[in-house]
Amino acid sequence: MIDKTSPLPLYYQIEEAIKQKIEKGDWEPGSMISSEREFAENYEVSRMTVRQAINNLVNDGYLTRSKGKGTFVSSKKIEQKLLGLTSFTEDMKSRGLEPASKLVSFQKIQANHKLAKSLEIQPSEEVYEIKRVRLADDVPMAIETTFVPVQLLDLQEIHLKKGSLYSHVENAGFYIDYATQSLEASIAREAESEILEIAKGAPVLLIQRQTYLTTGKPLEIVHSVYRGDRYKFMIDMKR
Amino acid sequence: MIDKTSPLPLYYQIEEAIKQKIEKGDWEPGSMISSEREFAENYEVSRMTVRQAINNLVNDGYLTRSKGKGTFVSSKKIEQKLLGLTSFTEDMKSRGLEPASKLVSFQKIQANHKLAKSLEIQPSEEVYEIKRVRLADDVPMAIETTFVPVQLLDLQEIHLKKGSLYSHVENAGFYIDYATQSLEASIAREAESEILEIAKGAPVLLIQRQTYLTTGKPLEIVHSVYRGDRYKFMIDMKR
DNA sequence: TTTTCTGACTGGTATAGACAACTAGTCATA
DNA sequence: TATGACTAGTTGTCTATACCAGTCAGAAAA
Repeated sequence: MIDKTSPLPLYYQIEEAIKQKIEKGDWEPGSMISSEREFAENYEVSRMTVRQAINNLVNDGYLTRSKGKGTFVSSKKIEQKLLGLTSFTEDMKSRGLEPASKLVSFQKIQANHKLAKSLEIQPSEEVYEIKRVRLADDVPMAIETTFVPVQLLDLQEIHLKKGSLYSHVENAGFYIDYATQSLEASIAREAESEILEIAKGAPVLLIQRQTYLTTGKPLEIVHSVYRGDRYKFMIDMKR
Repeated sequence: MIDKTSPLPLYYQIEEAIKQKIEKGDWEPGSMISSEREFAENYEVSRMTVRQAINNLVNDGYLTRSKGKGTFVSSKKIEQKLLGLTSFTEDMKSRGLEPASKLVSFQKIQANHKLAKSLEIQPSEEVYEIKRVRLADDVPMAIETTFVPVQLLDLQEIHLKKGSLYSHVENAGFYIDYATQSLEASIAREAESEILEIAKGAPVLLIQRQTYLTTGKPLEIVHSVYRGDRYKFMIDMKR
């Protein structure tokens, strides 16, 4: 329970107790937890102390509050960190290079299990798979594969050859909320080395980006393979 | 000032007022703001209401508190991983790994031309060169080399073995303003492959970071070599 | 002169209570 | 059957107060 003689603050003990319940899965996502007054009574502390505990958990994304209704277990921890989201085109322009793009293939495919899970759709649902080679000053710079759920937008090939997916999406009334990106070093496989005009086994930078709409649904997954000898990924961080 | 008849909560009005002062630059990074009790008196609200305002700003990274000292305008969204500029330690912890660090060497060297230019010092000036191996769960994860101008801080070895450079710098009255970071894929050279316990020619991720102080002067250059098979660089971006 | 202590500051924790704003159900009435 | 008033419950805001725990400078003691 709770130890009033402990040097640990009461709100912290309560916070940890609740967090544990959530992480152990005792409380289902979406379910309502006890009201602040109930907690206060059970733990024999004031309501403000309970609020401090819950506040921290809300800030950490474990709980969400709803005035007049209650406090609920969040469905998943959401990240809310900020940064600029640049496209390949903008990226290259800012380096003084002339960006270009060559469409390799464009097709509807059936999502496999992993892809479906990432895009939060059913495995049976269809997704567009768009493969492109990205060029800078006519030199192949990256291979980019984009996956977008068909249900989300009825894309037509023409839209994707020219113009950005993002502006197209915004015209359709959807808005990008945030994205997560991961980078890792790897080595070029044969197919990739051919397209990128580098040696097999040469270093490449794998970048995977997942973009979310304000609706909370994933918009796209982009998997890119950049050649390591010519491409540097730059981040500027201002306060 | 503050409108007690406004439908907007008092704490929110105070929050915005403080935030504006910071964003307009009226209050310098690192400077102390009024104490909670002073705010309470000036705005004629209770201290708890002021605390609620300040709490939010602390959460958003605008302010930092220090018990017994005061509340300060922060300059370092950086350390709060707002911008993907987390320290190795935080980075690993957030992945559920146990971070450790092994000091390889610590010495004063004379800056070569390139280094001097990057750090904006004279080529004759001395810099600390700190080499470390970074471990996660006892597995070598990266080799990290840090360069700091000697003139900037009179560091002692003991300070760098434990504790972060950043907190040490801030204690000395310097504040981090922004940073630039670049990432690229490469392949392990012999010396690196040995330390990282990977094959020569295996993919590695080179990360170079340059940190600037509010004075405009560079604080440090950090050059890291991460093993590509175990390390993914993660970024979260909003908008 | 040097060391120790004290007191006045700071933020941190916690209480008890009040009222507002909102939600959802109940119940009487048109 | 609908509609609106009421009610009990929720979180949101705010107050006034109290004491704790660091920090730091200056007074007092060595």
